[in-house]
Amino acid sequence: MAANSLTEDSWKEDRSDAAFESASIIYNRNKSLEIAAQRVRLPIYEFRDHILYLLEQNQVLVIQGQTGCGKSTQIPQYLYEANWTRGDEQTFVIGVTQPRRVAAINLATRVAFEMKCKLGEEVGYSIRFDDCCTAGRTVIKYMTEGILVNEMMSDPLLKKYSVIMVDESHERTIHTDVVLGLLKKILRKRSELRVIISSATVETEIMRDFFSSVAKTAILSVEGRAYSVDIYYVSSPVADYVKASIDTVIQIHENQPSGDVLVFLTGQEEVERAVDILFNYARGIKERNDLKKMFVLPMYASLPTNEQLKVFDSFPRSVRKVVVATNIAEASITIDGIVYVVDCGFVKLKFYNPKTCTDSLVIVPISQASAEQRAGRAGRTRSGKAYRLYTEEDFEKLQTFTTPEIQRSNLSMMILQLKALGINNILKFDFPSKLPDQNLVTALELLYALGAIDDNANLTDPLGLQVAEFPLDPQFAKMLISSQEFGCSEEALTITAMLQVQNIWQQPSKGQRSIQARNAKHKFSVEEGDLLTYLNVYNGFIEAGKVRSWADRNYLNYKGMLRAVEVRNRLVSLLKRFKIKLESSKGDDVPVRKCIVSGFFANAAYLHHSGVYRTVRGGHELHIHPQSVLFTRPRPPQWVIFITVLHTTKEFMNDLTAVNSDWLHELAPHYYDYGTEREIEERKLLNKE
DNA sequence: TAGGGTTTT
Repeated sequence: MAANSLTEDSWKEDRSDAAFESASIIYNRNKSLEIAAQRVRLPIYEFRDHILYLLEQNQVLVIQGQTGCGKSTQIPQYLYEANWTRGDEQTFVIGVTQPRRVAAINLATRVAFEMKCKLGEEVGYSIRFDDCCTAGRTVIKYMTEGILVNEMMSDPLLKKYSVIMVDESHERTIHTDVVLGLLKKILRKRSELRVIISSATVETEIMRDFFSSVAKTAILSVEGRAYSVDIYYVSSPVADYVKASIDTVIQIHENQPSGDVLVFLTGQEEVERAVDILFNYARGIKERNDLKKMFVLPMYASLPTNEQLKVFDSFPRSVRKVVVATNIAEASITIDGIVYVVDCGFVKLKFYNPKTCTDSLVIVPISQASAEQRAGRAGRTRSGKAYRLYTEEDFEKLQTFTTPEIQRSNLSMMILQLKALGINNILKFDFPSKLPDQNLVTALELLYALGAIDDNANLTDPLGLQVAEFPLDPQFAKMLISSQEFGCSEEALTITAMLQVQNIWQQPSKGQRSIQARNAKHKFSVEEGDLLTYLNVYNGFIEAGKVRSWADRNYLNYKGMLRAVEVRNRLVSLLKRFKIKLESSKGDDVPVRKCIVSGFFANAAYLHHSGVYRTVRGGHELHIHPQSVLFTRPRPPQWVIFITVLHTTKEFMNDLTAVNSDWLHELAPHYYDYGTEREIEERKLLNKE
């Protein structure tokens, strides 16, 4: 039973528009067994009494166990059976956090099925926009990490919970670290609360050391995965890991018994390159009787949904399926029947540079923990093999764990959220990993420039308090709040909602369809930039009745568009709560662009005479991203506001708006009136002389 | 001329 990850059916379910109907769609290889018998067969079952005993004796329990051992579905039930939800005066809830929405839904569905109750009654889930719980009745609740943090706004000590289980903690998302830090604070005040930290990797000591200063902490290792995986290393380093992975797949196909292959590469381009070559190989061996057929499929996040779903198809035994994937296959999706894993040893990670306030997407060696996770993808249905395209010596040199996200991110939103919870001194707040000083400073500077915090770094009233309540980056919140002044809250809402969705444009990489997609995009484009273009896209979708056919015809991501509608509705109710008037500028783009400046004034760039843009502050060189509608404009605007910057082959800014330079001084005098940093530096030099 | 992957009362 693929307990805490996606199975074929659950993935399909998530991608369909139908409501989640029944529990029986979850794949389960022990389906024919009675539920009770199935539960007993899970590896975790042997540890049931031990877990309950340790939790009686300790306030924190760190459990390490392979993905799929049943910990996510079984432990909450053990706790329920042992009456952890029954208090003297109240009923308690057992809360389980997940990094991903689908996981929360699937786990709740499965456990409701095992407990023979309706989803949303005794067992429920809560994710943004979708709270499937019954207050007073739901005793086991699966939720995303963000939901738990937000619950602390109204219930700082989480008093309705008797046990909180932080599942998949090894992923160390920014939210995981915030949750762990907050739980540590709560543990000091609630000696009866129990916390379970569950991790698939062996970072148990880090977690124990983190909690042991405030609570009695135990570690439990749940032995073994269901099937063994043999690890193979290359004897000498490979020069080109894409080529090496292709060769390895061919080797496997020609020499190894049947079983599907999963290849890990770092990005879309690499995946497509490998798929092309393997596809040609597969075509070449079609007529050969001595070899099985081979079917090659790509898998990455921006691949259109219908093509993603193909990786879950089952093929006849005479065909070997080869999936070439990015890191999406390491944790986010589980493909059944993988027997061979090819691991290139690299991953693309985002690192925030606080000096330039930009993100870089960098290909870096994976961590040992990540290598273990990748290898584990081979042993889920029977014993498998993992081929590592690096030497054993190099494996030993790898970082033990991947750098937690909180150490490589822009922290402004997280800081604001903690401040809203009353945690004012972020420097003193205890995170499982230290925050880089410069990241903190930059985040505080931005919040100050936005007017969300004052000279003492306290939240301002009302602006800071309001900004903190938006589930958005503070710059978006600021833009929405100030939209009232410009009489364009309707437009600000639409733009914000559209920018929360990734991959709105469908861009096939080649063929006739790629030209059609480009033309479709061009129809919406306006010279004022991407944000105003999104406005056209959204309005078109609404006018067309929010139908899939319209989205498909215009090469737009239908699910993404629906999500934008959902986000927008949610934001509308927030604006109403703050009594911000819903108003449209009725086609006048100037107030809309000014409104964008009021939130994103810090992200301004001008066209330098060298032909390359430079940031107003810092004089940092930036290029227009090829995905921006302004990329192909014959006359690029003199001044732009960008929403994102990403350093890949160059430093690219994307999601642009053409603005007037006067607006910067008009709307952000505190930020620009003293001149740019370069000007300040120049003045300093002059003064010295 | 280019896109690791998540998520938010």
